[in-house]
Amino acid sequence: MSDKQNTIEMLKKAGLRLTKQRIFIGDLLFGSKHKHVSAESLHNRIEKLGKKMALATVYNCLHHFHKAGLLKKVNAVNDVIIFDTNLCYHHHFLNVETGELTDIDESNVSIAELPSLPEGFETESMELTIRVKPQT
Amino acid sequence: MSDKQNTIEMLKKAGLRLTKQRIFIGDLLFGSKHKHVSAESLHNRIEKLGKKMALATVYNCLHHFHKAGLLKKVNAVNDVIIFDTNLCYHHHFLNVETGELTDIDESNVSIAELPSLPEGFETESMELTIRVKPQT
DNA sequence: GGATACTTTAAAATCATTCTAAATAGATTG
DNA sequence: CAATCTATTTAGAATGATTTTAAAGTATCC
Ligand SMILES: [Mn+2]
Ligand SMILES: [Mn+2]
Ligand SMILES: [Zn+2]
Ligand SMILES: [Zn+2]
Repeated sequence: MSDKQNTIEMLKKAGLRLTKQRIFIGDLLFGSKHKHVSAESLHNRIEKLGKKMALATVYNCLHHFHKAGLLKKVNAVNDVIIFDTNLCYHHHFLNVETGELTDIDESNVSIAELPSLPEGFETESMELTIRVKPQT
Repeated sequence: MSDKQNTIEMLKKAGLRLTKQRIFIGDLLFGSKHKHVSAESLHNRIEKLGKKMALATVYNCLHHFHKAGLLKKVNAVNDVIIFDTNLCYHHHFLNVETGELTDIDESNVSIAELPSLPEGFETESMELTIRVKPQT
């Protein structure tokens, strides 16, 4: 089963229409390694591969994939929305020089969430960001 | 010693010039309670108090206060930079409906930071954000 | 008070993102 | 397969937060 077949299955299961653009982006994103992409970074990659695609389409696609549960949204970094193909609960190192994110496995973080919110609230998600920089 | 005197001392110690605008904003921010403000929210508050001040001045002021160590920057929320008068290491609840931040004391969170970064990196800061929403 | 450097300001510019509206293409049905 | 319906793509305009520009104003120091 080719990568393209995998993507097509994934999009079908998610109830998304199969368009050339979605299949192409799906193939780029849902390979073996987890990825962190912004619309702009993904659009650059697409153009380097010789494909022409409107930036708005990349935004549309990322948002559709997110709504369908195929991508997670990460805390914005430098005013830029980052989408994460790693759907498991996990945290991030953030290289403050480059903006690059690296996954931290959940097992390496323990949180004693003691202070309960005002009555009537529930936790939607949690994310720890460890900002790192080259040693001085 | 009035609030205004406190602010003036604080600005002097920080090596910042004493301008009407900085003193006014300092008085608003460095009271008894810790605050989380954006440039826009602070500017609104200033206008409601009947003062006229350019939004760019509020931005300038917040950035100067931050560079001088009088304010912390919080992970952007909804594409908006938030400045925090609570300088201690701490974490936040984020009300996803309103964007409101609430402090979590450090003692309520424990982090086992096991995975060491690639050689030559050091931690600059860490921040845990717990997104919360009204119970369904 | 006068020289100097820094600050404030209105307005324009920037940048990520979203919206608009028209053209296109996927899905469905007969 | 064709007709139809609806979702998607696209270029370009619009938006909204923030930054920049450049000119006028102000703080600080002598
Ligand atoms: Mn953030
Ligand atoms: Mn923005
Ligand atoms: Zn990740
Ligand atoms: Zn805080």
